[in-house]
Amino acid sequence: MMEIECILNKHGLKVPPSAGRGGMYAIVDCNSFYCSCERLFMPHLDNKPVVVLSNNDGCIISRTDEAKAFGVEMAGPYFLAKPLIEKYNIATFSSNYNLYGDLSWRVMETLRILIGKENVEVYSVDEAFLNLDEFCNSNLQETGLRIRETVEEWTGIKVSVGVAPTKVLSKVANHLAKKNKIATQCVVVLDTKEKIAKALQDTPIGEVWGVGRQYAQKLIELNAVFTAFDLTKKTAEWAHKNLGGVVGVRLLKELKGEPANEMKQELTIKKMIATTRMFGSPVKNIDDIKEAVATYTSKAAEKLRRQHSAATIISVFVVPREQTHTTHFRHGPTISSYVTLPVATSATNELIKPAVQLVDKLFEKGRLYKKAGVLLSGLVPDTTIQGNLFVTEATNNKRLLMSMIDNVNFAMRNDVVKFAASGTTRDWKMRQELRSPRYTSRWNEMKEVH
DNA sequence: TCTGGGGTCCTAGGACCC
DNA sequence: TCTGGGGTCCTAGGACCC
Repeated sequence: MMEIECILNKHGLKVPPSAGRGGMYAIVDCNSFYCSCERLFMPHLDNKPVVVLSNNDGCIISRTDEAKAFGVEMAGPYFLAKPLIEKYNIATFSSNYNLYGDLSWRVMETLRILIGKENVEVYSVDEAFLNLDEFCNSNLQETGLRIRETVEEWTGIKVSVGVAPTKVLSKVANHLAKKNKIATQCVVVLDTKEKIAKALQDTPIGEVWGVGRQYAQKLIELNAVFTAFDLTKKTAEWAHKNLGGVVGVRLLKELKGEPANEMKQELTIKKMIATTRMFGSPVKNIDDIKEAVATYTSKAAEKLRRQHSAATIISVFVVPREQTHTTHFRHGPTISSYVTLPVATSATNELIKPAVQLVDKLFEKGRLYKKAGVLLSGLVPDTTIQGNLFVTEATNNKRLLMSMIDNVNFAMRNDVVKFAASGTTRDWKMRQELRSPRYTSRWNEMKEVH
């Protein structure tokens, strides 16, 4: 903790706040994160094309610049990209979340050490916002470079850094850094009106953080808004009407340089917890679906207990295989149902029972199913569960048992201890044919050094 | 039979994010 | 043959209350 403060101070980067301009935000984003994780243990893949596949080896969720250059589409289905992948001999991996989670933690920890825990908001597995107020009057370009270099040195992961007066603008800066890695050295700072205006002119409207496909299309067709800069010419009223109400107003403010998204507290409590999976192959047997749902429920319950919550609502959904064949991918209809529990609980067995009953309700004999999922909501703090008169003290022991099971599972990083309803055969489980070893979280899969 | 205005809570669904 | 999984926030509209 002390160490790096010294490093940053040595370079004169940390300056007392509030001597000049307003606050600044940074977004630090790992480059092709999952691919970078794979490369870390296979240095011969440096500068070679790499892709990582989603669960079930369904589609491409991470690709390196080299793979992109060969025309591999982000989020495209694997089977469509396969000819390209084979032609150019692109290294391909099934996703290995144990590995990515571990490396993500190292990157975030580095950032926390660098600029202080309270100034880091982990936004996703490979991104974090930083509050740079304390560095505002120093050379931000230098600060950005230092952050990038330190993360790479300590973790081996390359990141891009975007710095600007608001979160939305920092995302714009980050995009520009990624688009031109060599010229920018992966760091872009937007700290003057002129730089911001230029950056916004260079940013297509659809690339703005918060403008998705629907809005991008609408803005282009109806309002001739083609770039982020065009959008800044609109009024708040206009944004409210055309860009999703208050959300659009906030977005517009941020584009104009006025912060409207604050830093979020670390460790936000989730309001909903879901575990859902596609099946490895379609399932027609109700017992298999129950088994899957029971497994998902215990996974979800673990997540629930990890944040010390209890659930009052449990919903289950299944997705039947589509009846018609079309060339375009469409989501099939989702069939779902839920129950409200009499008392909030985080006990796996108390959640599995209603979950399995819901499957009985949803299942139709003769249909093939390709996906199922469990959603826990109506979450309340576990410590202050509002009991009712008919619930006795037995609950406490149950919670103790649960936390023991969680610890065992966490230590093994697998479902060593399971409930009987989760079954043992698992015909429905995912395909993961190309997964790399879990180098950093399993002893027996650790990298050997010769 | 007639019938206002304002509030809350809940749910379904849509949009977005990585 | 084969297209992921896990979240967030907001809005509209209905039920209900006084």
